[in-house]
Amino acid sequence: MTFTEQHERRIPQRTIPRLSHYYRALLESREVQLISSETIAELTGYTAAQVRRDLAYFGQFGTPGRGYSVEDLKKVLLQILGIDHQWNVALIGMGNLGLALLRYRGFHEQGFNIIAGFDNDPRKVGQMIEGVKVHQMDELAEYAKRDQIRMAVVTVPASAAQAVVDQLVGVGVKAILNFAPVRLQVPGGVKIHNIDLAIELERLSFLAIHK
Amino acid sequence: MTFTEQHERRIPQRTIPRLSHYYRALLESREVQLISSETIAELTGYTAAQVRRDLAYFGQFGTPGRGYSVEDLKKVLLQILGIDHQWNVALIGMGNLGLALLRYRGFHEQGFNIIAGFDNDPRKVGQMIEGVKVHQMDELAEYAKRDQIRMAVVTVPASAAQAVVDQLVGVGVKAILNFAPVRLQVPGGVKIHNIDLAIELERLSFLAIHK
DNA sequence: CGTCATTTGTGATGACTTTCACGGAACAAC
DNA sequence: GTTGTTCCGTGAAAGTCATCACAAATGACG
Ligand SMILES: NC(=O)c1ccc[n+]([C@@H]2O[C@H](COP(=O)([O-])OP(=O)(O)OC[C@H]3O[C@@H](n4cnc5c(N)ncnc54)[C@H](O)[C@@H]3O)[C@@H](O)[C@H]2O)c1
Ligand SMILES: NC(=O)c1ccc[n+]([C@@H]2O[C@H](COP(=O)([O-])OP(=O)(O)OC[C@H]3O[C@@H](n4cnc5c(N)ncnc54)[C@H](O)[C@@H]3O)[C@@H](O)[C@H]2O)c1
Repeated sequence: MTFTEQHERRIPQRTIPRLSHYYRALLESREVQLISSETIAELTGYTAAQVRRDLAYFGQFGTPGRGYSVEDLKKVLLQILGIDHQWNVALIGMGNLGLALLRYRGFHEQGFNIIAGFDNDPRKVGQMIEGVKVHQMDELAEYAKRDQIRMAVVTVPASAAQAVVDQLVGVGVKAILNFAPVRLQVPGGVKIHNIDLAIELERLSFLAIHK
Repeated sequence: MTFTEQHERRIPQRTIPRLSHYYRALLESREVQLISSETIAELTGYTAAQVRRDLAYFGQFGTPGRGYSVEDLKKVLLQILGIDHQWNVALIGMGNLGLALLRYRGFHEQGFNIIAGFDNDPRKVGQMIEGVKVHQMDELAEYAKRDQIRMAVVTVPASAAQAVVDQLVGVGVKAILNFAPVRLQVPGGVKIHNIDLAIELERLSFLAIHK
């Protein structure tokens, strides 16, 4: 069973992180060969109807009366999420956050292979961290081409983020995860996703006060 | 003008991070005294109607024909978001990510005052980082009480996260930002918000492939 | 083969969220 | 005081998303 790009309907935004959670649940259930939407729901905290609906957006992967094949569904989810092959990722900005991300082992296991760090501070260039070398910014183009880098993580100060993103776009990067608290412009075809930790704290503060 | 808790309607989830963005926009517009929903919309990338609707959930803060007072609206947003007073925050798990968060200056400026770090690794206990001391876990109760800690950030391995959260709940923490990729149980009244960076990368991967 | 228990995929419904569009409030100008 | 302009607050409409509930598919069993 494979997922063939269909895209009849639009996919709700919140479906996508749910798919990631479903995938995690499958990884934890190695014993069984078949799993029901009800079981996936229990493991993830969603509802069975939600699970079935989310999966049905992409095709028919289950067997009525039986459930979903764990092995098949894992493969399908990897394909849908685009992590059935490794992404080569560049990390720009080797400061506090950049170093923490680089030192984290988890990403590689999940298909995200940080293959190079970049920084414009000469003191940081040349370092080896977890087997990854830190380069100066003007080597970006060379590496992007050689290693087919199409995803990048941006952990530079807000004031530098737009310039960095422009450089990334210029060397063909198509997907950017940005941690700088600033709204960035990218041309169509390039996807950017922002994580703003201060805003997440504020969201938590709101929840704690009001609900 | 002040925001007095009304809570007639339910607030859409996505309103809250938008309020944070509106607040940021106001910080950047020091010159003007009045600002229109249209201008806030331009600065933040939302629509004017969305801005007005979001603010109207909490009261009437604008003047027809004029706009919103920047000063007043800033105060109102601070109140709504619960960051008009400092939150004392504990950080549990002084590893890669915990250290990066501790070294970041931005949080303090935005009302989140990380006043103590905690770790169960004796080698990390006793360190001073950015003026914040790292304590052993059994000192948590003492500090939580003395410094009225009601918010915590959890950056321990997934396997330890539930135990840590249980301890935090036990000492009266009401709001938890969790970075461990695991679903955590908390009693009612305690708010937990999860940030799962691997899932954010997967979301980006999906976007880059499909849209 | 027929019956039964199970569980998917989906039309229908309802809930939630955003957008539209306008009445009316506010003020400037004359 | 009247007119004109601006722009908020909100009812109504449109759009999006989650849940309900069931027909149909599957296999176990006798
Ligand atoms: N550290 C955190 O916990 C944290 C939390 C929330 C948000 N952020 C955001 O993440 C970003 C990074 O934070 P940080 O604490 O790691 O900052 P940092 O100052 O420690 O690191 C930034 C790095 O980017 C490099 N840099 C600056 N300009 C550059 C350029 N033009 N090209 C390449 N490299 C450049 C610097 O040399 C430095 O190494 C910031 O935007 C910050 O607002 C960080
Ligand atoms: N570092 C990253 O970039 C990154 C990215 C994504 C997710 N995460 C998640 O964030 C968490 C932390 O990641 P990290 O890379 O900083 O890990 P790390 O191993 O560097 O740090 C974890 C710290 O927690 C401490 N710890 C362990 N058990 C504890 C307990 N019971 N009580 C108190 N302290 C305890 C350890 O001593 C260590 O200092 C993990 O759950 C990880 O999956 C991290």
